[in-house]
Amino acid sequence: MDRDTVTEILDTAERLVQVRGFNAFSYADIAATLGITKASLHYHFPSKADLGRALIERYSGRFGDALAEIDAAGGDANAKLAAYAEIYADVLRDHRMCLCGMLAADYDTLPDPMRAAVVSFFDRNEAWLVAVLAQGEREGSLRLQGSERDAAQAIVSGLEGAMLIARPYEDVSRFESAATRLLRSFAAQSNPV
Amino acid sequence: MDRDTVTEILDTAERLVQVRGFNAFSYADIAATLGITKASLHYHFPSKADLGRALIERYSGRFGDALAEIDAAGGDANAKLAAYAEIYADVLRDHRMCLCGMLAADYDTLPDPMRAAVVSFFDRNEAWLVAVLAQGEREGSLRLQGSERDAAQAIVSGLEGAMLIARPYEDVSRFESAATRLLRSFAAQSNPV
DNA sequence: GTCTATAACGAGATAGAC
DNA sequence: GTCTATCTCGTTATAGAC
Repeated sequence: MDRDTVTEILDTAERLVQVRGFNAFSYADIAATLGITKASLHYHFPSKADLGRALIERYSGRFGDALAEIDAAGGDANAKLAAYAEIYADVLRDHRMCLCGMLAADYDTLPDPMRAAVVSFFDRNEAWLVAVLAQGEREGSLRLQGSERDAAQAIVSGLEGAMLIARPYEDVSRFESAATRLLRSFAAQSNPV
Repeated sequence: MDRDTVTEILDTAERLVQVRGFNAFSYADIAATLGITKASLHYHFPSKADLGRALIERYSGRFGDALAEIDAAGGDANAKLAAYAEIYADVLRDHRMCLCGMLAADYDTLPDPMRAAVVSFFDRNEAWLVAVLAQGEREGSLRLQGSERDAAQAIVSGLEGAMLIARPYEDVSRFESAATRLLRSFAAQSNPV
């Protein structure tokens, strides 16, 4: 069964944004990749802002699904954090930046609906991490110094930054090393970093 | 005494890249800001790639100067790392992303000379941090678990990521909190984070 | 739902006068 | 060193046939 056109458009546009940024791809790029016309794209997504918003919502939804799967697997907090970092690593292995990390760089040029969706993505990640960090403190597998919220923000920032810098070097191990170090700094044993 | 035109062009373009990204500003934007024509800009910087390269080289040079000043002040490694993070914080307070952090996001779309200059910026930062971390281990003010090189990369990544995420929230304290936590994870006392 | 055709605009860049 | 004028191309977006 064929993937439908909307899915193909979103898949193509998603990759373009993650690799090039929102202001460095065009409807012509998508049309050429899929072998359809720009006019057809505008039928499905009237404006580029519409397309951008759909991209973030789909990405954010899939990210939420991945977090739910981690919870369902039922490991301890350290295992959950490692699985969380692995989501990022998989994106990077495909030579992509996190969609919303890339859009954070483009933030000043984004239409308002896209801005709100980007911030919402980070808020959802932070909320999930706060819960995992709280679990870790309860079970004794993590030991935090500041608030769970501050620690959660540091994790998101650290992983996004590690992706951002690893990409020019085309070196996934650069990301993995920074991610491991970051998460280890929250583990109950094996400090200092 | 007037600043010369080249300086005004670079100052204006630098801000535009740091706020909007390399693909989201134009010669027309600079011309409008300075009250000159696009043709005049092309006299000083024939192509946008020329302008971009000049921006990185000036930025990288000034960054190097700031690092030399930190060394000249002669504090311990913790003080140097705090001063290093403060450079980033000052950029963020002006509502800007690090120039090269922004260009790292744009990396796939950059002309080759700009790519090389961006990587060189990160290499220089990493080299300076490696020296500071080595100093910290010698004087006992820092205690690292992995290599100095890995730790240096984690610091660059962490600070760039914290800037990237803090900007959509327009919240410098978000950066400061992540930066403090990051640097504390290297200090000899006061683990865990 | 996809097409052809085109509008309307902005981009980077150049020629040549002053 | 700055200007006017222009070129060429790519961009988002729309109208209307099929």
